[in-house]
Amino acid sequence: MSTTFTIGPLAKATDTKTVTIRYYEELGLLCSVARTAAGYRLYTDKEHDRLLFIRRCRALGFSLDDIRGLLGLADRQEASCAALDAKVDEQLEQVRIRLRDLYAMERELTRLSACCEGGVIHDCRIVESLFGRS
Amino acid sequence: MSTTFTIGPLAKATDTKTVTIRYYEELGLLCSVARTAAGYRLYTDKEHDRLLFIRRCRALGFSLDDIRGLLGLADRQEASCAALDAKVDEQLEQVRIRLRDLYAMERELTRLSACCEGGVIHDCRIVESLFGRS
DNA sequence: ATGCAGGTTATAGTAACTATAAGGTCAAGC
DNA sequence: GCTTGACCTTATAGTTACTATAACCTGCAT
Repeated sequence: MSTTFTIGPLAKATDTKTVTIRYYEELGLLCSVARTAAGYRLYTDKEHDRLLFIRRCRALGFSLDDIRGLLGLADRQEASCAALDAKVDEQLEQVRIRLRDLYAMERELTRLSACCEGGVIHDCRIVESLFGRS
Repeated sequence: MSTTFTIGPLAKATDTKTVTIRYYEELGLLCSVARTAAGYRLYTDKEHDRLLFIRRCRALGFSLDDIRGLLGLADRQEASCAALDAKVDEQLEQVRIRLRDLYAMERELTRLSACCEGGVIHDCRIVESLFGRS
């Protein structure tokens, strides 16, 4: 019933490069799996799900170190999910801080973009704005 | 008239660590400067302004490689500022893309944060949401 | 039997710093 | 005159999350 597959199909199914999968194994985020006689890694749905979890967390901006912790939490089925909840909130806060920073960048770049009226560098307001001691 | 200062005061004036200043020199973003008999670097306002330019660009999200290009442009006083303008617009576009990504993260994390109702990991909607094959 | 996609390992490179070690210099205080 | 402490020097290694490269092995189709 439980089908197995090599690293390529797993990579395709999770939108991850094969090198990255091996890298996760090296870091211990994925366990070493069974091999064929030729040494090819053989994965099952279990690893597929775990890798998907990792990729989803990455897409949410969690670091691999964060994810190691999240996996540890997720494995303890009977533990309270308060800690997990806290991690999510913490990450949310970080994302909001980065959003604010990027916003500020966007505003400033928009201002710079608007302030140039063509001409040469010597007279350019952008250069003036970035270079000047204000 | 032109006062000189060692790396420490320059660092303080530009909110940059001394190691970072030496690093920029190593990369060629800042020129090698005169030294005291003891080998201490001696900076002038010229380098101060250049470093400030670099730091401002960094704060706008430009890479050091971008900045190398920007410095090259800014040095050519009589050149058209179209290229510079284009770089700013390009960077603006990148920032907007990153903003959109972070937004998506924020929405998803907010959703996750809201969907947990306490209890244990086994029943946690967050885990379900991250782990499940949807 | 031959080609080629796909698997294996090991090593080095990327960006932009940061940390550490081991040492030389300078001004101040005793 | 000597020590203390802040500040400077270089060189090397570590960080994050991959990516690139090399050199090789395997399995299947022609």
